[in-house]
Amino acid sequence: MEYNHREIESRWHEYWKEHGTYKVVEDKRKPKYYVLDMFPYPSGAGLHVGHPLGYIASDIYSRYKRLKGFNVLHPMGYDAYGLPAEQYAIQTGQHPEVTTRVNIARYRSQLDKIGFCYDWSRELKTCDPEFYKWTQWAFIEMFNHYYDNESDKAEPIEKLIAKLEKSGTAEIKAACTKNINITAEEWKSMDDKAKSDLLMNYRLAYLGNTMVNWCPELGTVLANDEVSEGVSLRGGYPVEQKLMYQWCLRVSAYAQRLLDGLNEIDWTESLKETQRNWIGRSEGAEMRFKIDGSDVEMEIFTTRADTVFGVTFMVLAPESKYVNMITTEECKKDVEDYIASIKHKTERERMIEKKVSGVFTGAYAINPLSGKKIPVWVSDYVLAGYGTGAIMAVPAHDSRDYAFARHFDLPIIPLIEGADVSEQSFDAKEGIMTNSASEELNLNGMTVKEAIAATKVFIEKKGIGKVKVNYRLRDAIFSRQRYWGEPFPVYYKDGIPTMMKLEDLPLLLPEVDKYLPTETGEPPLGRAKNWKTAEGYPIELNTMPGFAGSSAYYLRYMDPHNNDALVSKEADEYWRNVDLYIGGTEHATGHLIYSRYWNKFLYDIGYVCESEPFKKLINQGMIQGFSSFVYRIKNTNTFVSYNLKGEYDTTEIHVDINLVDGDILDTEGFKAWRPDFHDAEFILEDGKYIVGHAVEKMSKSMFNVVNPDDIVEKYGADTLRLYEMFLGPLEQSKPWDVKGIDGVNRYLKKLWGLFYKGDELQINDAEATPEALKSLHKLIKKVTGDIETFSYNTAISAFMISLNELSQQKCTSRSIMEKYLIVLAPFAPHITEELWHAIGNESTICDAQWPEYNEEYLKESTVKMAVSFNGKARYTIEVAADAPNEEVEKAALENAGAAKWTEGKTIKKVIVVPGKIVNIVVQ
RNA sequence: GCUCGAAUGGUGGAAUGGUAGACACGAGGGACUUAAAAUCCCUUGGCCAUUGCGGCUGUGCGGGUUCGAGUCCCGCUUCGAGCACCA
Repeated sequence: MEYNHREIESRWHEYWKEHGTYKVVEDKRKPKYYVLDMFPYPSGAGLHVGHPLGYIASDIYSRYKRLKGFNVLHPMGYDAYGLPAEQYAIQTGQHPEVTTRVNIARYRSQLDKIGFCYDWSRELKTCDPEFYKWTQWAFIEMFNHYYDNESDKAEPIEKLIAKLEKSGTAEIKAACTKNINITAEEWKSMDDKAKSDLLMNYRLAYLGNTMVNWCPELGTVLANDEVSEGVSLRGGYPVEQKLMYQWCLRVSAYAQRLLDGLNEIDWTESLKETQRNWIGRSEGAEMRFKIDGSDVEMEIFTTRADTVFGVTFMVLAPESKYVNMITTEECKKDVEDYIASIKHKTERERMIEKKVSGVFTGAYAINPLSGKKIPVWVSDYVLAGYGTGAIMAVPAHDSRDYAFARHFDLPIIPLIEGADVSEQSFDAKEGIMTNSASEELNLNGMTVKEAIAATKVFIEKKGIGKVKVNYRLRDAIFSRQRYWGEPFPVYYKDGIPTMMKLEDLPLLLPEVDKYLPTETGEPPLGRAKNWKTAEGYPIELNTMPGFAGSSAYYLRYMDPHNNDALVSKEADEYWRNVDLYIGGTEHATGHLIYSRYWNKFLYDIGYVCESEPFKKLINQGMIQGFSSFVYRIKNTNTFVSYNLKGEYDTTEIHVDINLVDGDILDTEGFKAWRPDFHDAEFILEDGKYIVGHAVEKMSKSMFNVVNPDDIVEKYGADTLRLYEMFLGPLEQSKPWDVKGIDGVNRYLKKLWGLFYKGDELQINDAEATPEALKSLHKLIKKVTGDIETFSYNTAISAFMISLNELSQQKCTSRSIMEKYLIVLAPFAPHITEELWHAIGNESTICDAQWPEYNEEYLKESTVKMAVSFNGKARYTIEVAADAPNEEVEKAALENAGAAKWTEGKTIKKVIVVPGKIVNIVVQ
């Protein structure tokens, strides 16, 4: 019998499906283990070979844990809401639900072919009303809570209202958009609308006027993590800043806890660092500067309190509230002109220009330490959204202030001994302070660190400022002016945003005639008929962003069919949180922050029992595509071969990799590929057309997508699984390359060949030889260790080595081969299942028990050791493995003594590591 | 600019501070075959010697610690990732 992967794999797929082999139920007798993949967005292009990389890795781990006796939850689903389906709908008029359903079916069939052990009875789709009911529910809960900085958790908004009733804002210490001071009387005298508006300042889900990233091309706002370098991540369209009234999530309230939580979880250091950067905690001080001849006190934030003696001017952000308060009559026109000149520029334009610009307000502030008068300027290099939107400028020790000072010829006072500021500022936080003394405070002679601490103490004591921590993390903008997303369970009762009741959820996404904004510029939901409540109140027209549905999906898998809760208490207490999460780094500052925030909120309100959702996280690398290019001579239909293109003015064009064999283009196939290339002509070299190559992201538009189905068809799923894991370390990105795939395929054939000669099964009850036992136990030890550390590539090497040893020993022992199959089963589930039954087992191999290795079998009788003399010469001695150190040392010395090349030298010492290398030091 | 990570044969990549290059691909040679495919065996970092055993050199560069460094420390170079007028 030949190894026929098609027959074997389809047979077992059917068997597993029929027998519900991978269905999992809560079982208190077994320890739980939760393995999760980041669920895919079902795009029209289908899965490419990069997607399964992480899925295979998690599948191996799931199967391993199951063999180890764990009750393993390993589910899969779809992140089904998103822009591409909607863009496609706009172009074709086809309902996004239809395309999404088709794409999901395609994904499912592709996934099934690879033989994953998902429990499909728990499958979920974010666009399924049964699921998004709980996305809407969570939003309502966030609306009904605020963040209390005293209890350091989310609290019901009623608590805040009670405080307002009692004493106004006096006792409120809560995360808020801006500081508000009102009395209980003022609160009580407010009408409902005013109260609603005021509470928005505190709610975790709130409506706020915020600067948003507006993408005109996509017709929607985007979150910070959806924008990069001024363009949208999806599509690459320009993004501008716009003030809009939007739903937001007060993620910033959780900044410190999101930061602290990183210390409790097992993620890679680089990913934690990325999140730390994104959260951007900075410790500093808030200080007040009086304006000369006015009552206005300007508050600024600085991390360099020590440099306060070097402040030679102050700068306000153009949007700062202080601008109007302090600008003098004479300067008013200039300031207004300046603000107008920058207002029409987008963030992107400002970034590109990077030109120093600014204007003097005419006002002077008083340095609270030195008492000196310093001018106050306005410039767009100061951001309104960070700190207080105002800074004290220390040109000697801040490069931005330095550039500004040079441009406007403002004084520069160095404060650190030996710092040369004639060419550039000295930004480093090191050195000894100088020029920094007043009657009350003397920093001279201190290090920067000491001076920062001393200044903080001083300003607090004097009451001119306070120690303050700032975070870069901003609140998440939660509205999208789009169709294909969760509708907000919100209606407007006399203009007051009001939440729907839980029993009215889910609020279903309505039908619309077009997936475009209305003529009046309202979002697509504005086209829905009767989009109002039974009482006739209008319903919110925005929908939720992509990350809404993916923020708590891992909880739903625990209890996917529960109609009364996102997850029941029992299910949550059993499965708790994700033990192993595998996915790409691209979610580092998006999904992985939002999910942690969402989970912490649910934790605060007592809904889930763990404060972190993902205990261990591994980022699988990307499998990149290997693109091919042809070179068209400009304005012609003539293509020139790679090495000759230098002689022409050419355009690089992606060509389908299926038309390329190695470097050589199939020119006939190319002509037939696209109508516009039909009459293409070629300039060849050596009679061939050589293409160019590049490693790029795998994408439909670059014609470099490799479909896993083709690999499965040709080599089988087990080969694909082994090969993807054998490619290299899981975390590393690498271009897809089929060069080595024959190697792992050959290995599987050899394994098959050890079981079957022709149709005859070779396995019998022969007693295991010591060599075979040693080989097997070495393998078990290695593979167990490698799986635990996700070094799957070296584990596969170990299988190959072991198989070679066993086949050389002509091992036919059932007891050996059974265990070999069990440890291989997570990697290659189909072939192992087949052989497992072939040698007489009734139950499936995933119900077997992972074998423990026995050190007894691994013991060496002798150990070879290299003896070297200062690394100059070495030779090998052999000693008993369990020999005590002294004996090993003696053996080494005797052998060394026998060697001629020690003549005239005395042995100084011998270093012995039992079982390892012995080194002898000579003089 | 700041932060993090990486650099090893023709290629993908192995190496708790202990014989660098496991395993695999590719390449070269051979066996089987009328032939090809498949399969099997040998060689394969570089240089030198191959009528000897072998020798020298070698993990991006320069230093250091150590009996011993791909691995640890210091200083660079290059590449990748993240953040970025964040005061």
